[in-house]
Amino acid sequence: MSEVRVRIAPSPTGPLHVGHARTALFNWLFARKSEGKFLLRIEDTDRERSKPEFEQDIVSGLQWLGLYWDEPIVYQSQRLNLYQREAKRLLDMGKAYPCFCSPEELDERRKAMLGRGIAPKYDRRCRHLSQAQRERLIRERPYVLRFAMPLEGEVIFQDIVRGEIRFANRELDDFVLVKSDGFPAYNFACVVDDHDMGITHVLRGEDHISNTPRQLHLYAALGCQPPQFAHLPLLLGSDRTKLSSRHGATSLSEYRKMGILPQAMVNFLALLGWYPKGQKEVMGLDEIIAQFDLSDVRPSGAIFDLEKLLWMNGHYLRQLPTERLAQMLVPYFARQGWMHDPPNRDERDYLMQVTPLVQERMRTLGEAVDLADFFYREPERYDPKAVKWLVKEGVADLLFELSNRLELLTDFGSGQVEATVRRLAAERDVKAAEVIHPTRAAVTGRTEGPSLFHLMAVLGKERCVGRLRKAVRLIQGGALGAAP
RNA sequence: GGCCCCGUCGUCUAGCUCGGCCUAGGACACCGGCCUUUCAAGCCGGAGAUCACGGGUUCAAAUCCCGUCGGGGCCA
Repeated sequence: MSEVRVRIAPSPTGPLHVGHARTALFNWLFARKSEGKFLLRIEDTDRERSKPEFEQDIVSGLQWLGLYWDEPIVYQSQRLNLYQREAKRLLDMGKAYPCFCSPEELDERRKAMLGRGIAPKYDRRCRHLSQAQRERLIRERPYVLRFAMPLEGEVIFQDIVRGEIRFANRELDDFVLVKSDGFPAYNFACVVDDHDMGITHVLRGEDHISNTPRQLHLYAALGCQPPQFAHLPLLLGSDRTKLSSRHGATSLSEYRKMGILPQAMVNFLALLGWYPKGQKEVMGLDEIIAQFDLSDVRPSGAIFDLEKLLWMNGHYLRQLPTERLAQMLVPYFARQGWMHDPPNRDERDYLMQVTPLVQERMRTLGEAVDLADFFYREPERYDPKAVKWLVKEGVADLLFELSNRLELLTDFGSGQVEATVRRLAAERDVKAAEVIHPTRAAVTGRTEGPSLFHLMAVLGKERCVGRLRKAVRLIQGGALGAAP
């Protein structure tokens, strides 16, 4: 048994789609598991739509996920000679033929067939041209090269995830091998390359099933051994149709930008169509490799459930050492103008105090911006729920007194702050919560968030006292509205 | 329209190959409790799938066979 070689072959006509990322992951896992090679081929034969920035997005996306390829990237645009040579071979063997029908003619005939209720397929008229006719037309008209599909029989193959799949040859038409501009069409380039690259297993999306019989015929015509196929279930949107931009973010880089961790993305993606033997779902790449088995992949489509991704991301976020998390937060906070990137010493120290207080609550790095907002900006307004606490009877007086006592503190640690708050509550004979809630409202503008005493200790005496007094002024000035 | 694929809780899925251990297991989401100054997190508990439907085969079917329906993909 020769070495396993797999590949992914994205076209740089758009950013890396999460579906492709999932396909890449399964290919990579399969390669690692079988100690084979994982290769990357860029299918950039569409000159109009291929863009260097998309190629960059694909490359950096794979790197971000940790899915490194084992040999230099193969570019289709640099192998035109190879396709030409193989096309000529097929032509010489009579397994391909030039077709002179123009797109307009084809379109007209297609419509006519549709009108008569027939499946629109190429009518093969150029297949029956004589050698003399061909030689004449070749000089006069542009042409494409078509595959001379066998008219009878069927193609059968064993799909690793689906079992036997068969197609009747009569359903297949004489598809285009080489376009009129001399560039190879998808199926042709794909087969030539896969063979040339020594690909042993093709793991790709289910949407390629119908390409497989055509490709199988090509392998046969070219006289080479086809690889084994495994068609992975499609990634679906919430309406069970193929995941597309209608469903929200589809490109990997969008998830990266919102602050999804690569380990969470990889773990989540691995669970779409595959499941570990045990019941442990949270696992790192190494563990996934150890457990991965292609024959365990399920054939049915899987909905991309953002909620579960967010949960998993939150899980990984909470496991990060404070230092690492803080580092990752820098670009997000810097964008808000809260610090420099890289931060100076003070900004760094402060960030290290803020980070653990938001870590428990965030599901993405991006969410930290909202969660940490009051650490960096004085609240400009208060949540409606916070206002309710502030406008309660006697709260202004309570908060003013608290501000005075806090001001006298020399040590503004969370323990001192807590003692001060609780003592005031006890003296006034109210429950601690009656002081705590309005204080939180005044200091953060919200009703929920990290432990109040810790958060105040991080903010420091000056800011806390200032915010308390500002709230007192607003309450007394009636700016917050009357008590309900 | 033709061909192909798929069909277990709302979602991801275990179980299906080798029928009985399945009164169908886990995870996310949901609901409740504990903890607690709040929200999260964490822990505990709950609800949620007559295994798409209908027929067979069998002592016994989610699991095997046939059919139907539904959804999706590809080709344009």
